[in-house]
Amino acid sequence: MRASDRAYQRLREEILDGLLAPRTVLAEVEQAARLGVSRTPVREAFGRLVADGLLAAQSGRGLVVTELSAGGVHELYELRTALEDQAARLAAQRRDPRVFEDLARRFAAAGDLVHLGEEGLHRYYELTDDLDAAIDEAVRNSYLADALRAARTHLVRIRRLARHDPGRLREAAAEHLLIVEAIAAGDAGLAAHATHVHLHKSKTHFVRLVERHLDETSNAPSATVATTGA
Amino acid sequence: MRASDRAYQRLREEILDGLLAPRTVLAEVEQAARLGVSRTPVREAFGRLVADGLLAAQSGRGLVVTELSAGGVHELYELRTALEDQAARLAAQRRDPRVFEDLARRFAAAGDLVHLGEEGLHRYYELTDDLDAAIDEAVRNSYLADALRAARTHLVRIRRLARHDPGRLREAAAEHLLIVEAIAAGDAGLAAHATHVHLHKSKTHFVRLVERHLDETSNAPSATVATTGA
DNA sequence: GAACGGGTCTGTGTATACATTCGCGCCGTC
DNA sequence: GACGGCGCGAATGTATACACAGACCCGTTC
Repeated sequence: MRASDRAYQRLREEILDGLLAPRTVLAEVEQAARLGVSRTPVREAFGRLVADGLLAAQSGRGLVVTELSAGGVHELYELRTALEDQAARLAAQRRDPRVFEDLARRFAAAGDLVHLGEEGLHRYYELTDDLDAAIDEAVRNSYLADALRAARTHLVRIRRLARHDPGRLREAAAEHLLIVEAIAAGDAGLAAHATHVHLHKSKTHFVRLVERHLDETSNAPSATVATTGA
Repeated sequence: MRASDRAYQRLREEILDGLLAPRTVLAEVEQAARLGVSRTPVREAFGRLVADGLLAAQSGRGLVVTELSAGGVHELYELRTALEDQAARLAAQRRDPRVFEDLARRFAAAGDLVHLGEEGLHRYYELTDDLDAAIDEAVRNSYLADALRAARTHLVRIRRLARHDPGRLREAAAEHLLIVEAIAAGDAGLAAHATHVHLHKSKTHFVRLVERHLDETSNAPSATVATTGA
């Protein structure tokens, strides 16, 4: 694998995991040294991360890890709703029913994950990732898939703020089950509307999370440069 | 301005204008020599063009200018509909009415452009570009705007195949006028539905264009390497 | 004659050296 | 004391040199 790919993947994961916190300033030489490669692959990785919206040019020199905000979550969901509603609609028209019948069984059983704590939440995310993949596969539209991938990238960052919440997990499982059943049944309209409803509830949940998170960290900015300096 | 930015812009324009035809193979050294810069900025430009979906990695070595196909137009419009419907809906909720009232006047007068031939078509594209910009401005959602920009990039390539068509231009002007009036009036539902209808008609029109274009060029592949070699 | 293997050669990937620009701090002046 | 200009320095932007890989060609063999 190419060094630039590894640099990109590594930095991307570190941003998504929060190891590189929002507002952290990244310099080429510094990261090149840390990752054990030269500036060239790091520059390429930076370029891709900027395109992903995970890094942004700082006023003046340097790149910063982009910030999460409640307003940003609203904006992200305005995009996500448009894309996922459409994807669900198209998936219902083009799916292999067996794939979604299988997913329906797994979502129906997902209530049990409630008892596994954080591990259960993690397992649930794997399940929703499988659903996303199944929808992409059914829709067979690379333009839509690319746009969805970009939107989901940012979702991962928000999702990371969540702790296990049995009530919300049970609700989400019921919402997802309805979506999957609608797709399996080939009911495009229901699939789209059920997706819309689910995303609305999901958004409400996450906006609350982000607001709480920003409150908690407002006096202790997440950027490492700022904290280590003080 | 940076050499890599100029390389990117130049190559992008050449692809969108069809100067670099689909299936054309691009090599770093070759383009570096042609553009009068070193490989480094060319590599960066290539990376951005791949992210834009205008270049794709060829099997083996080299990058190729991506192809247009009727199926691709369908896929593109599945994405575009999702994004533009949502954008129109949100614009109707957030617009400054004066901006769209002004646009409505311009679209109402656009019928006159029919008499200007190709120049009229060009002028009409400028008008729709202004509408796109006004919608982005009203929506104020960077995620959505980025996704729309990506989709519109590909649209430009398809649009290039069009010749002046008085009938279609008059129809399009009427459809656009309805959209703009709905946004000006703050009627989000109508704005979204009018956009959907317009895009459906637009898609039908362009699919026909692309099919005809592919027919015409099927025996004379557009890639320069193929034609000069034969 | 076709298929497989080795060698060459071109093109990409990475490192590094060089150029350039812009930020930051210091000093001077008002 | 504050503001502005100047200079230094560090970080980015570009060029180039080097390493490596894989694609193509040719020869050989079956």
